Amino acid sequence: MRIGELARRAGTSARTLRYYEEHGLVRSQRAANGYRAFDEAELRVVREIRELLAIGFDLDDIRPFVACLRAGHESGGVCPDSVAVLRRKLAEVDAYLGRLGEVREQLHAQLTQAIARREKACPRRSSPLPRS
Amino acid sequence: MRIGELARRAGTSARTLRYYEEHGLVRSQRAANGYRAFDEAELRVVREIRELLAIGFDLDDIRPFVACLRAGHESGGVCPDSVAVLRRKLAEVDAYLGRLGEVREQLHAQLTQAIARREKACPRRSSPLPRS
DNA sequence: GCTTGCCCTGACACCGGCGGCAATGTTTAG
DNA sequence: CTAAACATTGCCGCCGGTGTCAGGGCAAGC
Repeated sequence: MRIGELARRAGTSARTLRYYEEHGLVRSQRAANGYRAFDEAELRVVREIRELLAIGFDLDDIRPFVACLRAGHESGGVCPDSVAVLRRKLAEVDAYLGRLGEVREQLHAQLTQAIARREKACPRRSSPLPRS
Repeated sequence: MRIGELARRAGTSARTLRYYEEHGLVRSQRAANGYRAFDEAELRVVREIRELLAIGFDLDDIRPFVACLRAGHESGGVCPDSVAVLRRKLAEVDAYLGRLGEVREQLHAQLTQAIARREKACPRRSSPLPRS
């Protein structure tokens, strides 16, 4: 399989695949003319990469998952290194959720306050409060 | 007040203040020698900028708040434009919280699954499940 | 032979909020 | 007088995953 086909099948671009290869995530043979020749299995790999990227992983985080697939596992997440990354990411996400929740509170408070002051300054019949 | 003092008092750097000025957020007079001369009131402005940045606003979002302060309001958030930004940001944060929650679920599911498979493959006495 | 469609490498652009350096002028304290 | 501390403008670097262009080579149908 050449790069264009893999790109189409994986729903991404040739540029992107070259980038992954450059960073050691995807592998290929070279044909006599210099064209990359990808193994069928790389499709699975690329899909794993794309899924994890979409979740917010960076390429370094993804390496263990690719290695896990290459080791023959059906899922990229079952190997110890992958599990470690999953744990770390979960912790990161939880921390971020916490901070974001605080930010939400601040925003909500500011908004409520601002609207209250507006009401005091020039009162109307009904005041559209932000939901929640 | 010169730039160094303002930077110290606002807890940031001269570089940063020049950047804000360059982008129209902070104002200054110029002394005969070319040095910037900041009004006392700019301290309040810079602090507002810093607070909002810390919350996750970008400089464009912050503009209305600065304008509001310059208009003489005690809080930067009470003017209509600021309120609009607050609403939009709240919506953005809520949306992000939603997505992040989904991501958290995915991570948690993957982790649980991976650990379950590990248990099946090489059972031990106790299995440390990730919290929550 | 010509066109079309692939493929190759290399390299710049992006985004945003600065950090940091260079080269130079100003003020101030000792 | 001099050194230190401050100020100025201007420009490059960063981060990461791509888009995109430049300037080529290869394959295949007409």
